[in-house]
Amino acid sequence: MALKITRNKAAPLPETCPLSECMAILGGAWTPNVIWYLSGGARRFNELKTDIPGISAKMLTTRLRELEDKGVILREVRPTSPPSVEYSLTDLGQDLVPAIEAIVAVGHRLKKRDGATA
Amino acid sequence: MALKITRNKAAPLPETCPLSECMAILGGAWTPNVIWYLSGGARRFNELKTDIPGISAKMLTTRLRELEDKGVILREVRPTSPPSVEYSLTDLGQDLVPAIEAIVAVGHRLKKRDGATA
DNA sequence: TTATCGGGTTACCCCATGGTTACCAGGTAA
DNA sequence: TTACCTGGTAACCATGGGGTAACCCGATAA
Repeated sequence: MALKITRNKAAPLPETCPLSECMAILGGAWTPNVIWYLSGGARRFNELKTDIPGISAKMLTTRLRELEDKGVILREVRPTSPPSVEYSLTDLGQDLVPAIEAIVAVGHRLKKRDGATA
Repeated sequence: MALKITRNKAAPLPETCPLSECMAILGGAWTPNVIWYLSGGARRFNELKTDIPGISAKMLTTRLRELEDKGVILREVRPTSPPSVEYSLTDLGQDLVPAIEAIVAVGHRLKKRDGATA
């Protein structure tokens, strides 16, 4: 499963913390994956859905709406037939990419490490 | 109604993805915070607990055990009286720090952005 | 004797997360 | 006429993550 960072309930948690601030954005399940795939250029709904194996349409919709609300991605409907919808990163979204890349980089090192020690 | 290919639940999700791989480590609530505070040097249980306002003892224990199991942190009991326990990052843990720093950096930029636009 | 402190563990419970399924609308292709 | 495409939405439901509170041990302090 993908990430889950639920910080709900009874944790007023001073959101002055930049770490929590940022994790609030890429905290939902699949969120980093969505941003990651969009970092390669605009993608359509169904493209993302197949890009990210295992994600449900519902989740994808949810995450996309959420990221749009937060100003991370841009949603554009194109008057094709059938109408297609394209998602792309905003400037804010681009800002997130280095962080995701850093995570991916660690992921690679983890895999090497596992491969070596396992 | 052609056959439906329902890939059921808990999609096997190829954990070959370095992103998900890494997010699996820092995915739990508070996890990045714990690593962040340990990146400043070894800390004791109660120190971490007050470092991270809002975390419960249970969660802190859970996360610390989890991170220990994953080889991210080291737990050392010192024979003081009462015995004290020190947690520190392993090499693997150190590897995660740049990723956290990248996230923190974005967090800072988010705050600036909000301050400017709000 | 009782309280306190460090460092937890355990039991109990809630509700948010996310999966599944069904369904929709408009347009077009067979 | 029916089927099917894209891009969803709505209803339902199970899981488990995480909160709260109570308790534990051994040692020292009042």
